[in-house]
Amino acid sequence: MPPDLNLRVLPRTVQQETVEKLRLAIFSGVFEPGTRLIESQLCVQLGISRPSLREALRSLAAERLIDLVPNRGPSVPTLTWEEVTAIYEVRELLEVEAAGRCSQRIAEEQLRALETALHAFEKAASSKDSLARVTTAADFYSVILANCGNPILEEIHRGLVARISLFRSRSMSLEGRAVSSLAEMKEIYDAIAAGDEKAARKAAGKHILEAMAATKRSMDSGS
Amino acid sequence: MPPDLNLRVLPRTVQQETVEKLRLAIFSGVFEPGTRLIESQLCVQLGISRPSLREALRSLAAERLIDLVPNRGPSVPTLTWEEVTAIYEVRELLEVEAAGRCSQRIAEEQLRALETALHAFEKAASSKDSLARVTTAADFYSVILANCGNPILEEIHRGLVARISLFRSRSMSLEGRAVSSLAEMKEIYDAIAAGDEKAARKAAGKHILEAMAATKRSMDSGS
DNA sequence: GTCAAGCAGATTGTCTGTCATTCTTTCATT
DNA sequence: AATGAAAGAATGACAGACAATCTGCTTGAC
Repeated sequence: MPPDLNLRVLPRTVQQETVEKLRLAIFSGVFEPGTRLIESQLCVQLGISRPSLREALRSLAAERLIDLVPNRGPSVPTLTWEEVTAIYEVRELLEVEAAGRCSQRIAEEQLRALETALHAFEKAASSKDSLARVTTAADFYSVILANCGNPILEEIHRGLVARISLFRSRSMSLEGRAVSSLAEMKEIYDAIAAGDEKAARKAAGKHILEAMAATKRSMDSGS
Repeated sequence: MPPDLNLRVLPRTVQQETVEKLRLAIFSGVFEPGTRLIESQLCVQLGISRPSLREALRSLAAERLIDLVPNRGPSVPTLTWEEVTAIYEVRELLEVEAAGRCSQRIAEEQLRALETALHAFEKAASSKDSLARVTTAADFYSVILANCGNPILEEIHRGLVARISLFRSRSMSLEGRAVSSLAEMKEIYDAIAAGDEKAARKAAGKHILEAMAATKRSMDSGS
């Protein structure tokens, strides 16, 4: 089979870039949860027209990254502990499954990528850069989800993680969380590298539970 | 406590109604998969302006109910068997979990609602109305998902079911599928009614696997 | 002084119209 | 028949406008 050159670089539209910019802004906490976003202001800040902005807002609303109430406009959602818990519970379901599947099917090359990601997190864990911690930890899980053999699982997981990204960055800056997180992730890596599905599932489940507990601690103290 | 009358009927906007109309149209197969949707045509058919339509399209695209390729416009996605399988696999994960949780926490009143839904499907199964079969079967699962105690699980499940709704209606019109489906659903109901979590999980898993197999049969013969 | 009514500003929902850019298809050429 | 170019169609993006709705503030009454 000849190499497929039909790669067609997707043209990046204004609305796509706007979605990504706003997504990032929400991730990194530029907007306080509960903040009302005003269309006209965002238009100016982003340098785009109102129709383009509104299209981007519909996308974000469908992803549940913003709330969109008729006649009141968009706002950054305020998650309750119940909602955060619910998200973590589904994440557990997905990540345990993904880790288990991954252990049975990951390719040698991807395993090395996982190891690289783990080392990157190791480095970030010992630093003061809490953004780097979240990023590298997310990368680690990205590799697992990308190799679980189910793109839908990956897609849904990405969406869920996005919705609680703000809380993750807070909990990851807790004293000692990065260190214990590293140990848990190493367990997951070892189990996957060994091809031990049962151990991989167990380790992934444990990791999520710990992350949930850490998030709860940060929510209790933070607000 | 006085009854909460602060229910505020959400004003229905044009774009919301458009999203629902198009969603329904895609569900019921008005557009053949692969069909390109043309903005100007849809505007006329729906009697709305292009900006409103485009906002609705962004929402649907974020829900993965349509494909939206820059400069080529929206089209109804053509799902491959691999994608359908992936969706069914995640559905299995979610439904098994939901059935298990539901068996442990469902209220008496909701259990009766589940029974009612089961009977409704029983009636539909013996009829020739394949739309009613899909609808009542969906209602049955809605009750389970609504009582699993995790709204995120419910939300994600709804999104996944929507994406394969077309295939479900095809498989449900297969000879004999409704009958065996009924037996499987009765098993699930019995397990939940008995509060038997293990049995509920097992029955839910079996039901999904059967549904997936039926869908595969209908895809093989249908295309 | 407190509370309710009403008014003005701000914001969103929606439409019309326009223009550049990018496909898509047709047609002429070789 | 394959190539290439040009015409047509469709989308991406913007500006401007207006009605409906919400919000907050002022005014007025008790």
